[in-house]
Amino acid sequence: MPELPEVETVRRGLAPAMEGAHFLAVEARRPDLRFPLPRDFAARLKGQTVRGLGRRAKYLLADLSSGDVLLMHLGMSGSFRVDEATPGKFHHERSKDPAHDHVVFRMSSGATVTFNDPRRFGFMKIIPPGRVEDEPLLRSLGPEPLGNAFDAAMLASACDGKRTSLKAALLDQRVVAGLGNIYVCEALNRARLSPRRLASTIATRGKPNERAERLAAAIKAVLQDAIRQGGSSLRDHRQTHGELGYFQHHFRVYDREGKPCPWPDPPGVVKRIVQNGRSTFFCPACQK
DNA sequence: ACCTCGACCTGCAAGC
DNA sequence: TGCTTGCAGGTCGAGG
Repeated sequence: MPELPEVETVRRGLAPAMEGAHFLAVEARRPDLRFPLPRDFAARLKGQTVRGLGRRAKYLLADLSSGDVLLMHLGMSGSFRVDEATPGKFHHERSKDPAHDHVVFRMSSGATVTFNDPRRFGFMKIIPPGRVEDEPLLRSLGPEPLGNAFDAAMLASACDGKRTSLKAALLDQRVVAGLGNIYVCEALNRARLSPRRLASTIATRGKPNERAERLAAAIKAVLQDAIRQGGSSLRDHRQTHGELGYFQHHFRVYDREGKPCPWPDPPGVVKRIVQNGRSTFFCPACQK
């Protein structure tokens, strides 16, 4: 469950279990994630206190007492589960999918935090003190779409001169950081812009036009709505305490091929096309 | 420098 | 029922 709203939901679920607590034990059951975990991964974390848990785009960053930063990414199929110890007894919940529980943190808060990732596109990495700014995975990220700095002007300047589709541009994390396939499709429908439109056409002579205004507003709105709903749960994915997200019930186009577009003006039907090897859902009738 | 595509890995649903 | 195929929320790096 891994676009910005899902990662933010995970962050909010993990924060009470991890912030202010230290690692009592760390188990790296399967080190061969997208990047292999270092052999001393557990030793470097054990005993450290989590000062804060932040998010940048789709990355989680745990600030540790040593100054290290634990960088985590959910990839395509990653999820975290928090099991709280019941006061008094040492309760241990049985995992539903132990085969893909790759990393387990036992925290001094009493919580057990388990990272599960069937496809292993996710990863964890420890960044040494003071090196976050140099981290290659973070350095080329574009603006946070919910930050104050992100607006139509910034979006337009990032797309200015781009010879690719609007869809591909919005998936490019250097343009805006945190969108994925679902929220790009949803934002474009809200803004009534075609995913096939040339990205550069949201700028006119280098300045944001009315399309850029609509798109920037749509991006913010869809992400805020999704976070409020606890993100989207496709299949049987869960949030950190086993709850489902609810935003999948609010999809306007994503995975709704053949269903009516919610915009009534020119009535339309959602179509699925493939762009850059990935599904795009949109309404050809109203998204221009 | 920009852009597209394959590769990474596993599970599930649909089709034959 | 069982096998095959296609598809999935991401992103890095090779090659054009």
